[in-house]
Parts: sequence; structure tokens; C-alpha cells
Amino acid sequence: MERRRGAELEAVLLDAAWAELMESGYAQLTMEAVAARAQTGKQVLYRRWRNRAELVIASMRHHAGSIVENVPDTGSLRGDVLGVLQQMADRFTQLGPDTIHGLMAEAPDLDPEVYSRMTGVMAAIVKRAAERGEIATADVPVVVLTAPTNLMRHEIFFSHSPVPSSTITALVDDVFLPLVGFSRGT
Amino acid sequence: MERRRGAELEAVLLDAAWAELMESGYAQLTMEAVAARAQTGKQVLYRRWRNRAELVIASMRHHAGSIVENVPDTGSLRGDVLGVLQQMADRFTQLGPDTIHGLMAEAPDLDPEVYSRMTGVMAAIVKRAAERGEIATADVPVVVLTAPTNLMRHEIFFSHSPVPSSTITALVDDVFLPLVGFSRGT
DNA sequence: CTCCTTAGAGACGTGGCGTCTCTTACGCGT
DNA sequence: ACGCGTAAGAGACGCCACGTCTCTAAGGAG
Repeated sequence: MERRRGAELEAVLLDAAWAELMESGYAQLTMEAVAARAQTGKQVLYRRWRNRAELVIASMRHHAGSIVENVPDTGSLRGDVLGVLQQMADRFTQLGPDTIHGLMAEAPDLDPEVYSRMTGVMAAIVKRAAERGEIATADVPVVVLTAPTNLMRHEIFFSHSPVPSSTITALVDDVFLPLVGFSRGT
Repeated sequence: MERRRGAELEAVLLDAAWAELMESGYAQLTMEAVAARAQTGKQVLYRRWRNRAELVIASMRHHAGSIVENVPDTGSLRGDVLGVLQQMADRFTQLGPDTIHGLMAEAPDLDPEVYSRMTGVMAAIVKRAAERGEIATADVPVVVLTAPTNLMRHEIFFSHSPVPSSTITALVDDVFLPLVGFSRGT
């Protein structure tokens, strides 16, 4: 019997978890099923992750790398923000709301990271826009800086269907751009 | 043995559920415990609600009535919006994040109601402000109308501690009021 | 070649869900 | 006043998945 070990095995486990997640959703995902799919025992899972939530989070990271490390750079403030929001939408509609809610409920210590990371992304985008002269200053209140991504996240959490692109453009054109003193068109 | 019936019994059940919710939180709340506290059997619960989520939701409604039916009327737009957000904060910090997340995960059909209700509340507030002449028009994009309550809800969901009032005022002063063309102070 | 880690497999105890069953109280109609 | 039917009170039951424990054997390190 070929016996998998170390990183190789771990990859198989994470892939199995991801497959189960896509097929059954978070609520239906069981450790037994993941182990069975990976053709191994539960203990192999529990040796690496303390519970279902940790396994799933690890499998998400493994599958898609860490969230937005490729900050969009379209040359315009509007394009950049649209890009960020679109990325968020794509990523989370793939997961589906039940996975998101399930993880929130079972892994309360997950969010701070994802949460604060976006603030940095937005800050970078705004800084560039200020340097280009699109807006007067990069000195924007945090609450404004995080408004679009937070509203986007809110949309993702509450809408039980994919977020339409019209909502995304509305968030940018009717909320964010006015707040940073960017007059569109005119 | 005095045997409770109908509405009387139902009230006892809902109170028991609420007490368990406050004591143990949603994740730890069990049907057994609720039944025991109400000095009855589980069947009495299952005869009325299909599962834990429905019971808890009913108990929340029973305990605090339906959300914001008392739309604040402070005489100023700023005061009204602050009032609404403060009510949301109060209500939900009482519940705690784990209850909220748990319910979201298990009762996907709960939110639309709560969600859309706030839009109406905000619309009423803005309409009054326009009539008072505080702002030019009550014709505000939906995405702006819902921005403060949505951001508030986002804050509640992600912050694992009570929302500070500084955040609430920031939402109103740095996001909402500028968006509806209200120049503060000046 | 031996040793030690750990993969693979499955049994096990636990806990809560939701169902089923049974007895018994009590409101209602006649 | 009486009996019928509905539903309360109580608990047993099967089930499922969690997370733990135990055992055997593979295969890398020395």
C-alpha cells in the first residue's frame, strides 16, 4: 500500500475538504466524509486541525491562496474600487452564504484578519488616486475607507443570491466616490 | 396538577427559551433545557416550532416585540439617524454575536424581513427631514438610504464587542450626512 | 537493519436532535 | 352531569456526527 505522508498527504486532505465543501456545503460537511474521500481515517484530520471549522478554513486558504494580494491597478480610482468589490463578490458567491454563516458561527476568531486586510488595500488604492491627483487628499476617515468593502460584505452576507453588478457600481458611484470628493463625469 | 394551555403555556415556553438564550447563548441552547426549564416535554415545543431556530426567533419577538416600530422623531435628521443606529446597537449587543451568527446559519429565511424593514424606517426619516427643509430632497438612492443601517449591521456582526458610540457618530457624520447633502455645523 | 513516528482503519462513548408512544388533565358539546 | 377528543407532561428511542482512543503496519532516519 502506497502510504501518503507530510505535505503530500496534507494536500490530499485539503483538496478532499474543498471538494466536500463545494458538493455539500458547510453544514452538510462531515469529518467522516472528508476522511473517506481522502481514503484515510479521521485521526489524520484531527491530528492536523482541531475541528471542522479549522479544516475548512485551511482548505479555503489552500484552494485559493490568501485573499486579495493582487490589489487591482486599473489607473483610475473608480476602476480600482470596482475591481476590489468584484473580487470579493466572486470569491464569496463561489462559497455560498451557508458556508460563510456556518464559519462565522463556529470560528469567531477568523474574521479580524480578513476584515482588517481590506482596510489596507483600500488605503493603498486611495493613496495612489491622490498621487494621480484624482482626489484632493488621501486623508480619508477610516469609516469612509472601509465603507465600500463593508457594504459589499454586508451585501454578500445577507443576499442569498449572487450580488448583481449594478449593486457594485451603485456602491462605488453613489456612496464611495461622492464621499472622497470625486465628481464623476462632469 | 395544574396544566397550562394555549397562550398561557406558549408564553411560558417563550420565556424559558429567552432565559436559556441569555444564560447559555444560542450555540449552547438545547431543546431539552428549554423544556426542562418550562417544566414540560420536548413534544410541546416541537408541536409549535419546527426546530431550535424557529423557537428562538419566536422568543426574541415575544420578548422585545417587533424591531423598531418606534421610529425616533427627535426633530433633526442627525438625531433621528443616531437614534435608529443606537437602537440597533442596543438590541443586538444584548443578544451577542454568537446568537446572531447561529441564527443566520440555521435560519436563512429570517433576515429579509428585518433587512427591508429598516429601509422603510430610513425612508420615513429622510422624508421628514426633507419636509423640514434640512435637506434638499427626499429622493435619495436606495444604496445611500440603507448605507448607515447596513454598515451598522456589519459592525454588529463583525465586532465581537459592543459597538462604541464613536463609531455610530462617525457613520452618521462622516458617511450618511455628507451623502444626503447635509452640511453639519457650518 | 532497527527504531520511531504516524498513516490507515475502525470501535467507542457522548450528546442533542427530532420522533414516537403512552397516560392523563381538562375544555367543550350535548 | 357526562363522556369525548384534543393536547399536556413525561420519557424512551433511533440516529447521526463529533471527537477520542486503540491497534497494526508502513516507511523514513540513523
